[in-house]
Amino acid sequence: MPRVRLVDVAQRAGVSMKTVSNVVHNHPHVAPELRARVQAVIDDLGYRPNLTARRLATGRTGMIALAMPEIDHPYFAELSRRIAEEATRRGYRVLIEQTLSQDDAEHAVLRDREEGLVDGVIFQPVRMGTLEIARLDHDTPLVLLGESASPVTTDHVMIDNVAAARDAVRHLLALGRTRVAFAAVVADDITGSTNRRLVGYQEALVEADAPLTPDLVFSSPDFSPEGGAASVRRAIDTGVAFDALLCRDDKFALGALKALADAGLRVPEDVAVIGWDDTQLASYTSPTLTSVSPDKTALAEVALELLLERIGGHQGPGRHRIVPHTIAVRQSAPYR
Amino acid sequence: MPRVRLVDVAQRAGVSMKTVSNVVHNHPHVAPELRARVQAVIDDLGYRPNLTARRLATGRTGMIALAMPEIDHPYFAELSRRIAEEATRRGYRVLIEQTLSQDDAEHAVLRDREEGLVDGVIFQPVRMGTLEIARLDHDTPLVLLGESASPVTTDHVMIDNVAAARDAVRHLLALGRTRVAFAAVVADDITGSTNRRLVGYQEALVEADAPLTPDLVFSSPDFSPEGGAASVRRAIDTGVAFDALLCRDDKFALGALKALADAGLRVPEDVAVIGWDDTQLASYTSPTLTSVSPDKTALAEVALELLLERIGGHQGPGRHRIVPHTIAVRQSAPYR
DNA sequence: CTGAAAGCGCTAACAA
DNA sequence: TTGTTAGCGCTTTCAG
Repeated sequence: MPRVRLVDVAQRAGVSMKTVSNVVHNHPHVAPELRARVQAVIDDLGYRPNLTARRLATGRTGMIALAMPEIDHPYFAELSRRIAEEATRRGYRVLIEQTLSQDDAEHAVLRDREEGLVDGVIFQPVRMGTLEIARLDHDTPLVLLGESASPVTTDHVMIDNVAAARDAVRHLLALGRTRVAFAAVVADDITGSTNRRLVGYQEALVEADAPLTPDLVFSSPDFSPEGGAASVRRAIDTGVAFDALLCRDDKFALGALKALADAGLRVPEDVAVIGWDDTQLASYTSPTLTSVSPDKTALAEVALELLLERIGGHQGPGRHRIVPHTIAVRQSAPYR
Repeated sequence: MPRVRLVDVAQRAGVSMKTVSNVVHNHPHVAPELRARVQAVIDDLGYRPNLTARRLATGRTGMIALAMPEIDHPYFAELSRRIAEEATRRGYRVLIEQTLSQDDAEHAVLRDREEGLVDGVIFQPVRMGTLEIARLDHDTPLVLLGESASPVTTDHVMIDNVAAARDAVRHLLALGRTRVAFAAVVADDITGSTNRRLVGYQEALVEADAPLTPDLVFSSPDFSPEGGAASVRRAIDTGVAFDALLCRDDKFALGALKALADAGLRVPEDVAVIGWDDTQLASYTSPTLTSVSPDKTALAEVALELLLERIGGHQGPGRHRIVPHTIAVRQSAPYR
């Protein structure tokens, strides 16, 4: 806590609080020489405005909450970094909330803003449905991230998962592959993203007249690399033939690479593999991993832009923004 | 911003603000029936205390700042997660500050607390020396993380890097390896941790009478996996003989695994490899990576404990806490 | 262009 | 056990 207050500076400088405030805020209408004197006192005393008091007076906190399922998940960590950078650039601080995909934590996120803690919230929901969010979200600046179905009343930014999956499968087919598998669907996956990706996967196969059979869609008990590996191993063991593999995310792809290597299958010669999220992991594997790459920087920029517009008073129905994606081509599924 | 205030509730319930406050805070001395009535009004009106106002009144913010070089670096991300969890458990929120190892950002970190933004700071410095920090740190709750040399006036928590490196090398020697290399020293590394690890590495070699020659210590231009890979590749190309490799961190180890594989060397048969930090990466590689494992949970717990003691008024000289480390043994350097 | 004073919403010391 | 009231430090009309 700072010892020295605005009033102390005013007293010492022999001026009013307002004048000091004007100097602090670089307001124009202060005589240059007065300004210099006040500034000198500020420096001398080491005065720092108390932000909490300022907030109470202004009603603006200058903070946004960033609510992510897990901050150490590579994708969320990378996205969080971009958001933190963008927020800093725009003069906001970031309060981090880790929901761990828990219901109560997700509800708490939306409560924060009602408590005047933050000016707005960027939220990647997992458990809460869009209806539920819409019901709780009254007039609060809130931007949703991720693949949940489209809430009408809330701003939302994401990539086109269907198109991205389609692009990935097309890339595999262009490599001359014919039997493209998908790893994997997860039992209690309530995020919706897997489904969207599966739709794109199917569309691309249908459009190319490629085989689309249930045994090509693997399933995993959880989202771990081990789960992904197990799903691939099972497919191999049961004699499912496939020469290409689209993974739901990079973690599954890691597991898949391992399972394929263990089975003596070469990547990409025997099986071409594409991951999803284009996390740092993708550059670290061997072979390096081709991955669907959401434009994380754009995601961050657009999310902040929408949020700041809301904070600035923008009213209106929820806006949907689709940001670009690319296929980051690496060794596991090279150009042909 | 909440529309409904404490005074509104009081008015509506026909009681004083103090009574409402008592109910909100679960203070004991309120007639049960009165409490119920007030609670009903609170629920009815949807009253949420304004935290900013509370802060101004109490002087406590209930927030701590966590200042990390990069929030998407696997080690920092995993450590941040633990700290965030521990903070939540203790009723604190976490304000994230990403310094990107920049001077000005690191200075800003220490300024925050002077502005009454947070009650304390947990800080992993990179650029700022301990002297500089000590000079700026007056009576502020501050806990340092990481390997910087020991500041006398500031609390500090870390693992024993020298001992950990020694343990890792001993593990390699116990495997029957004789020529243990180190990857890698980085040109402008100002963190000090590499040096500590190098000291332990040397100590263990000396104590075992194993060869300790300059060509066994590789060097890399930067901290990337590519840098690590390049350093290993160069060693192989120049005919340096080694059958074990201690890496400065998991990222270097990833690069090393790749370089070794490219050179046709098998891990661990030809070269046993140990990483550092025991990040998620270590479980995802193939072969899986043995890694020096700082007890991140302990790091987080101790850091918060020290910080909260300071926040609670603890005075006194800087305390140093060493938390445990282990060697997380996996395939790249198994048990013998 | 500068000063005085009324809040922002809550807490806590002091009364009752 | 409950009510009154004076701040917390800053911003911001509104006078001067």
